[in-house]
Amino acid sequence: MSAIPDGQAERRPRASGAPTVQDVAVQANVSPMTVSRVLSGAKHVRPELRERVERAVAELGYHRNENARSLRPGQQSGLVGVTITNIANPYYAGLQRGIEEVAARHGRRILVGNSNEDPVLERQLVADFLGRRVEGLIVVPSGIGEPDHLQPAALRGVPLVFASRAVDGVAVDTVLVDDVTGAFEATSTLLREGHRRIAFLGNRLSVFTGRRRFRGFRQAHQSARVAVVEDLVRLGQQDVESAQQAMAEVLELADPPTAVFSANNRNTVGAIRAIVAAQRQQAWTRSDGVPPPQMRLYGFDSFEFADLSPVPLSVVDHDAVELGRRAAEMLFERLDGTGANLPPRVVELPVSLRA
Amino acid sequence: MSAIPDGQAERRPRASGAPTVQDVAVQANVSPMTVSRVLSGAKHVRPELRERVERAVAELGYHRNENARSLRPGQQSGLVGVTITNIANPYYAGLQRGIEEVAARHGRRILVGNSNEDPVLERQLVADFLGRRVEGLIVVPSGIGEPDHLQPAALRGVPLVFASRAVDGVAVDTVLVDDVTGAFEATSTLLREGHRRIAFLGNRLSVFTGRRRFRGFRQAHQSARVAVVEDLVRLGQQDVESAQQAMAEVLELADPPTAVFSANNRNTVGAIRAIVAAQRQQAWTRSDGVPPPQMRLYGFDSFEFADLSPVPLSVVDHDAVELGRRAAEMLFERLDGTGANLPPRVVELPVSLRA
DNA sequence: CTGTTAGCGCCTTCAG
DNA sequence: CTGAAGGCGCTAACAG
Repeated sequence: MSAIPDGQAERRPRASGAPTVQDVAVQANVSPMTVSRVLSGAKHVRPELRERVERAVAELGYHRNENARSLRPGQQSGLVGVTITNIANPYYAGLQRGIEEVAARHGRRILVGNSNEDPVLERQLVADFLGRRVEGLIVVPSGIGEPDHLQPAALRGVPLVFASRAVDGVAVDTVLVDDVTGAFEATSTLLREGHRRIAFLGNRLSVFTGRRRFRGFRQAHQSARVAVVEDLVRLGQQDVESAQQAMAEVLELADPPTAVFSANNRNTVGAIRAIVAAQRQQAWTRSDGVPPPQMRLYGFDSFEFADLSPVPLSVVDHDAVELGRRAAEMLFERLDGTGANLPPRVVELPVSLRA
Repeated sequence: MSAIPDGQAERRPRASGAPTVQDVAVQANVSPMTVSRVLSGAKHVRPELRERVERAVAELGYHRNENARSLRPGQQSGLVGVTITNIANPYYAGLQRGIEEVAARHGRRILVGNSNEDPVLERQLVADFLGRRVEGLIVVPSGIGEPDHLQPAALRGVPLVFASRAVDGVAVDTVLVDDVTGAFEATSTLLREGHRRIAFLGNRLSVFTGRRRFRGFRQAHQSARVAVVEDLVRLGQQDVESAQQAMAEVLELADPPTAVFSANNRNTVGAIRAIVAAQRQQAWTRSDGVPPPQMRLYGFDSFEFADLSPVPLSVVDHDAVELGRRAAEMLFERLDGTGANLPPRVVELPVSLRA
């Protein structure tokens, strides 16, 4: 069969270096099948053989090749794909934490990618994840561009859950924060306090949450029969710098607002910075001892320093970790649970108002 | 060969549902090999066939099975495993962002797990990642327990990079912050300002960074020939709550500190909370108009609100995203670059002091 | 209780 | 330029 004089089965080193069931089998002097059975925790293996296998595994430092394993029919990859717009945003870090926690509990690992709000990147990430045969996907959708890569048809049966944002025209499981109610209640509070010129700082309306929070803001005005002051509406700030800039502009208007509703933590932080800067400016300019009127600020999203803000701040609080957990739980209900064929569900997590 | 009357090759649906090269080949009326060649971007394929294949891929929604692909000799998984102690900590979120950015640039995806500072979980994560044939590992080591699972021998040639923390006795590539210098300079500044009773708030000494930052604190005292006030040293706070508690205790001492050095952002936040609470308490208790002495606070790690802290705060700043990038770059130098056989390198990233 | 056979999806090697 | 054969590591199904 072979020109090698040695009649024994020759164990030549493989390229990859990692030992295989074969290697373990040789070392333990059993068949590969027995190794496989031991690794799978099968009951019907003679204790002695089991022990020989376990010893060989330890000696060789063997790790079962999960990729090869997932190739067998009926086997799963044990992988869940997660697409986040920006993991450096503490809110999404919490989201990932919740997802990972539940995934680990279900014996799965997560593949994570940042989409940077870029639909092209998002599409690539999803395609790659599908190529790695993830069992499910959790996506914070960027919300721009055609979402055909997220349609169930394109996913060929791989369950998808949207977290934090939904996509119009894509009917899949979704976990949201109750944006509209949160924005409505916060704005209503400001109106009830007598504010009539309330600034709005938020995302582009192409961002799902931005749209919904703006809707709550509007609805509160309608309910109170107060007109939204359009000059005080600033949309499109995605980061702290632009939010600070927008707030600074609003403060410089001839007729500035008496209160601000900011639709996310980026805008809240920017608003705080702008207000502090303006106060310092005023303190420097005027020395008549008259304190400048304090700006009333209400923000969507909480953050660690909300209660220590130098500007009095109320927030619409909600729990990112819990949102992540819920998204993952919905996914695993379809994967492991009985609910594989339920129609798509949308869950809205409650918010809590913190004065 | 088969009892099926239909002489054509029968394309029965496979269990997994996902189409294979076979399916694409049938659809495009070519051999699987041609499909493979097209997908690999091979030059020598007749344009017509190429187009037929591409059409079939689109029609079927085909995604190449990367797990099967990685089985072939010489193929890599395209995966990097990342173990973080707690992704909900904004610092580590930044770290992950940096890692992911570089990994994506190198065409790799990241598998991420939280170890929760638990060496058992960390070990499981690493074992699982090895089973998935990650090409490399980036680990923020928990630093407790025997690190034999991180020894190069146990990793069988899979490169490992430590990020933010090292492990004694494990010689691998490491990216650190210059903890000792940062703590030394910060403490020296406080001493230069005349403070002689400086509190220290930090991690357990089993945490690598905690140990190093404490060393810097001590060395600064030695250099200034000032004794460390041992009563003011509080080690072991891993979260904001315990840090706040520790700071509160220190403030209640008969002879409280005039300054505080906190060794990480959790402890800084806790210290701020305790100081604010104490000030409120004092304002409420005493009404003699004498302002309570302001506490001087210097913290390791920056955070978003550092410059808006209600307590005057200086920080030792450093860049988590950049640390993540550097760790990933070191890894890919071994993977893709020429430096596969370099001896282990340790990089210390500089800190910057922000008054 | 244990071993043999075969094939998951892919691509390198070799023929045509 | 294209196709056929074989094997990567693993484990169901089927002997023994």
